[in-house]
Amino acid sequence: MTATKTKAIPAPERKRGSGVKFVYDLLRDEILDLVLLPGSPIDEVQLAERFQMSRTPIREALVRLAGEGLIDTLPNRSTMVANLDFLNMAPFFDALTLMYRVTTQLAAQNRRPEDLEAIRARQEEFAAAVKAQDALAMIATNAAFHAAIAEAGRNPYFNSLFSRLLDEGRRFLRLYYQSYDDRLPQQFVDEHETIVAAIVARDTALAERLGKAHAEQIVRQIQKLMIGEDRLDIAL
Amino acid sequence: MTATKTKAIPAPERKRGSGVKFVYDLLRDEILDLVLLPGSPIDEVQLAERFQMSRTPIREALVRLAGEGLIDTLPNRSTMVANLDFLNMAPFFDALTLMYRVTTQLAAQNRRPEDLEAIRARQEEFAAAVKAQDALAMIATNAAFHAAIAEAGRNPYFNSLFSRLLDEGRRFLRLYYQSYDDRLPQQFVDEHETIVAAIVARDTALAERLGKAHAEQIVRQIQKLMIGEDRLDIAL
DNA sequence: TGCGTAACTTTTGTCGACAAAGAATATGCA
DNA sequence: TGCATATTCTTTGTCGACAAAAGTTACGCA
Repeated sequence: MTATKTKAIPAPERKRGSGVKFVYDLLRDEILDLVLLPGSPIDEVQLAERFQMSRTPIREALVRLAGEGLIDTLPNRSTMVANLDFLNMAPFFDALTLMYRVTTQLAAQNRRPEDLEAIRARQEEFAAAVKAQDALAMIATNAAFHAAIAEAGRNPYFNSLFSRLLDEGRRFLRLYYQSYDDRLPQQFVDEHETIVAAIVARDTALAERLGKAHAEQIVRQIQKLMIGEDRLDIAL
Repeated sequence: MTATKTKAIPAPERKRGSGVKFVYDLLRDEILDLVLLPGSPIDEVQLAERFQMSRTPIREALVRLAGEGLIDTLPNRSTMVANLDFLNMAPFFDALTLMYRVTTQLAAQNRRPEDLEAIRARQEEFAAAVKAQDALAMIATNAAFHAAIAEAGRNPYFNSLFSRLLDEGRRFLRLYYQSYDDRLPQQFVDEHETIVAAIVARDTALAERLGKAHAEQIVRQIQKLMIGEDRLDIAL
């Protein structure tokens, strides 16, 4: 392949131990934003040159990414960005829906004042992204909004699974949204508001129901995109 | 500290790439069986000598273990076996119970003939451990039994979280059971049988209820052990 | 021309060595 | 003797180099 023109080099001198985190964060973002497409080969040497460091810290970042399932490693052979499994999405939807329900309910139960601030801030960012018709920002801020809710639920086990699912979801959505111009985004903003209200009111039952409904809404939307229901609809 | 007398060296010659897996598996088992106690320091150099390899593969194994939360790493400082958090067990119990319910239900829904074989084999191993009064074997085979059920549910997202929870549970139980001589083990064997029956019958609702009851049973048991309800009970 | 084999290339896995970052220890001064 | 500072020691983080695997190309023979 020809030389890939990626971002510039970070810094000629960096602190001891910052290299791994830097590479890990950046690579993770590039994978989730589909800058690195699923199936793309990942070359350690190339990354080492790009970041001006040896292969050792690069390797550690890759091991961590592999641990989260974001990259796949063929022993003694190439390593590449993990593929999205379109064939069985049902388990993904099941898990996503359940985590939406659980985290929203727990947030209504365990929230503290500072959580509400964080949640509201994320919601405003999401609303701003909708207003600006910025599909990428919508995807990212929506995930951040729900992650903030999960954080308020204070269950690290659920949170780690939910984060992983939201990441995977970011990749799916990013794959489909070129532009985002239907009426759904505003509906999401409204649904978010009702969810926040339920959390503020400590109404766990309502929060759970709203979380479920919101999840199902999103699942339906993704399924519609995958089936391609919005395609060609001309009179013959 | 004095020289730790651990297991012997594996092999003078090993295949390329087998080193990491070997160290990872063995260290993982030692952590889960509390051969390495929570808080124990982990010395890379010492491990390198013990396994007759350089620090590089040792380090990779440690990074993976850290990714699963089994060890904690202080930057530029020591790395040690992760501590068990006794202060907030509630999130752990919440997550464990939910995963018991979900995986058992999904198993009743998605099981295949080969799954039933595996589940029954694990159940027999558990029953044998109970009969032999082997507490360690009980803990391990019980976890394997439920992992097999989860496997039959075919949801990799739930499975990975559940595995992590079962691992954590292994450490908790291992910490308390010196001997296991009350009537509970036989009750667990019986409950397992009813769960298997529900899965065979594809009765998802029943499977979910039984999974929940079983989980609550286990949670109560752990809580009792932690509170120390079984202690000193003499007439004064 | 087709196919099996050998040499080459590419990429990963492992190694030994060195430097940085703290912690522990020693030193100097009041 | 008590405390601040300097020194040593231990352990981690990073590096460059080499060797093993597996793919790829080149070659020879039928």
